[in-house]
Amino acid sequence: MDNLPRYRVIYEALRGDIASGRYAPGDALPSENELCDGYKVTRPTVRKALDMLAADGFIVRRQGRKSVVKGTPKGIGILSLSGTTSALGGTLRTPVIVKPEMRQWNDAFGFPLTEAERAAGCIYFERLRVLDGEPVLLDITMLPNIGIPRFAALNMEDSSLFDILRTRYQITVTGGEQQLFAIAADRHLREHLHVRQGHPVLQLNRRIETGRPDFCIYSRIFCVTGKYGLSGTF
Amino acid sequence: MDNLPRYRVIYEALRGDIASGRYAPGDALPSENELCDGYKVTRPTVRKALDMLAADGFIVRRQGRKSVVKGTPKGIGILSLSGTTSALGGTLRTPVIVKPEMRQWNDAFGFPLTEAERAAGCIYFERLRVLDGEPVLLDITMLPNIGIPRFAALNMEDSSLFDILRTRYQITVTGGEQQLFAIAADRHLREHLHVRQGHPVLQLNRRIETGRPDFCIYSRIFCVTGKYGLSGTF
DNA sequence: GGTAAAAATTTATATTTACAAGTTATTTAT
DNA sequence: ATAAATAACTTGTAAATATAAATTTTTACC
Repeated sequence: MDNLPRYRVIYEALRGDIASGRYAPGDALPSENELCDGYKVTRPTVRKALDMLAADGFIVRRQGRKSVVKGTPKGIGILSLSGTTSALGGTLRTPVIVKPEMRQWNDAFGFPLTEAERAAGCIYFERLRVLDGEPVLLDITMLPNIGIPRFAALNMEDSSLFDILRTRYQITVTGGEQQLFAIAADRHLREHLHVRQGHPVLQLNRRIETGRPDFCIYSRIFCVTGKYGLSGTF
Repeated sequence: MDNLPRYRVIYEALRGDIASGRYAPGDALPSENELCDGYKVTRPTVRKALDMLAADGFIVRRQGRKSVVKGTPKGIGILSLSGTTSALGGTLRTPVIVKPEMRQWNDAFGFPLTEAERAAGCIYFERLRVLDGEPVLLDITMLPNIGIPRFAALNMEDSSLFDILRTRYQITVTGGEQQLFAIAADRHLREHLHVRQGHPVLQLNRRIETGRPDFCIYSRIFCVTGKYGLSGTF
């Protein structure tokens, strides 16, 4: 667990410091040389960690200045790579409708599966996001049952799937593919999302690639975008 | 124009080779050492270029193997960072509804403007995307009038805005922020996109950050996602 | 011919060093 | 006191080098 590359250790540490508020939006991070001293590494190593933070949208870099922590955008943070359940005003609950369970792969939202993924079987679960008492988002997730022991036993209520995968299993998102649709709500969606029939609903299908070969996350999201848009950084 | 960093030169060259088909999807790129020899640079420089290509989703890297060119996904490539007008089956026309013109900033789709951007004034244009004779996408773009001489005179019919900015003005996309909505078509959209009133339409607002300070691209897209979803890589 | 071990190749990580270029703080001259 | 010049600091680029880890190719053996 501790044989992580040094730049990953630094990345996680700084990311944690930003998430915890130790470095607030607008704050400057220590200079690269100060970070080098602190973590006992050289500049290229520190810079790699900062590259990742910048790619994830946590910091802004500009030559001559120190790196500055970015403010997170308003909205329902789903589209961003880093998978931050970004801050919005009200209270957010995430009830689990279908608990994580083993299944046969049926269809991965139209995305092709590799042989290894199909052989491994599928872990399936559904969650709802309720914002200030109003259901805004229905989330169906499928992922292959490879190298994630005891995953099904984990509590998915509060924590982000991506945080769990990254910190517990060293699985990081490297990229992916997504398709967006604006559809009219059918009976099933009406039931969960409390909208009239025919109401415009956003549908997002995603195949999310990870650093681990043959390990993709397949996700379908339905979202009501009345008050808040589905937002994110990229 | 040619004082580009070496890794950017290599990135552009390889990207061009992929775009032109010299390296087809599934093909392996030359090894890092071979690229070093070819471009007379050292491995960190070549690796930086490959890092960028991988981040843009053009190649897949795996330790021990050579980098392999990815296949570009089907659909209307709009969401992706790299901004490729990716291949789809039919014919795609991009008629310009409102030619690039100078304007005062009114509202940047809800995104806040910096003082420098507001002072510079706004270049505004609207384009339609017509796929096999059917209008599927209405595209409103606004960008600050700073350091892009003769931009308004350029032909936006065929080429991608991002390709123009990158190759002509060395403006690269570094990230951004986006909000998605599913809305019901109003009269204005009905007119351009040929849909019934109330038909679900996708709305995408984006603030696209570039490597140049105080230069963001503001874009609003309306899309009919009946046949094709709005798709992209990330 | 097939298999397993060994070698070669290739990417990943990390250090060290150097200089360039942009920003900020300080000093100096007016 | 203000403004310009200078210095100090910070990030960007790039080389040279070394070792580790994963993959592919070759070799040796049966």
